Amino acid sequence: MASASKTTARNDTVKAFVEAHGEGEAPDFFSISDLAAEFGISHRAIRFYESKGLLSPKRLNGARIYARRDRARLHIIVRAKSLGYTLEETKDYLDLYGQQGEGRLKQLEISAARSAEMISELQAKKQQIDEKIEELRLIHRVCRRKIIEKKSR
Amino acid sequence: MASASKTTARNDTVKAFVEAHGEGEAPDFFSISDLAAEFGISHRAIRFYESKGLLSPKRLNGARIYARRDRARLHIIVRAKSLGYTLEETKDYLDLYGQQGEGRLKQLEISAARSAEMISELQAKKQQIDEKIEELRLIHRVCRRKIIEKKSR
DNA sequence: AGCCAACTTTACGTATACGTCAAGCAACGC
DNA sequence: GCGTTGCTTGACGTATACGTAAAGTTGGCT
Repeated sequence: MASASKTTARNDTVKAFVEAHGEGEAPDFFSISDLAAEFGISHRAIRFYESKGLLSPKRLNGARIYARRDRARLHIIVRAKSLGYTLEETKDYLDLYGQQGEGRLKQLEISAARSAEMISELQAKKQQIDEKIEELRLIHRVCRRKIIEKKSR
Repeated sequence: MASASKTTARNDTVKAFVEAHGEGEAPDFFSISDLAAEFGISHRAIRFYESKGLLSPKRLNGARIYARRDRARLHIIVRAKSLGYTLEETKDYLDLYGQQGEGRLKQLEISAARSAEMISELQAKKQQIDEKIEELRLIHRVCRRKIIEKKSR
């Protein structure tokens, strides 16, 4: 999947734009469809992230043009989501992304703290799940016993 | 917590009603506040369950009067919720509750099947949580390493 | 009589992450 | 010049389980 998806109308304008910049095999720009396909998410989702301030791609005739940095941000969003971070948390994190020195260090510290927090949250969740499984096993056993009783009568 | 909560207005009518039926120590009827207090849930929640068809208490001057059976149903709802059942699932279950023979057997079979299902769902969830924890641990280690690097420079 | 507490109903709000139209423009091939 | 494709925005819908506010009724207490 490169910077231009299939041969299409508006995209060809984008394509021309893309090919004007760096001809190499590593594309510098991407369309919304490129990224949607690459990360297996919908166009709607990507626009939604933008509406929430997590992305802010350039425009060309109104159409969104995603630079490498935008793609990297989206990558972070997708991975963070799969780990259970909310968009709000991810936004806070991204707001520090790309900054130097202070910001970068701060970002790392936030990330370290948050990940530690989430780990213990997840462990607590596991604990609860174990308890629920135990209860459900009991229920299951009781049901099966009663079913057998009923049927034998 | 008995069939009458504190001494209150409308409730006293209820109280009279209650005391007219069975004077024993095990109350036959309950107010919405009784049940809310007993199960640690809000009045709103109880009315919500009713609006969804999980409960259908008698009325007295418009006020809800919960019989033992209603209380038992609510108890089931509360426990089912804590185990992760949806209200919809619980409703389906309750729709068979109180029936005899066929219904009762069917209810047991549904319950057995559903609990087995939920157990394996929960086990899968645990699996996923473990994976997430692993990823987060990796992130955590990387962050801490980078923080140390940054600070030492 | 008047107050207060508890009960009632209706209806809109909350949180999260989008899905699903609807309507419209831009650029291309033909 | 027309259709098709892909892009755009905006608004409303979805799922879940209630919270909250508003406005009204009932009935006991003083």
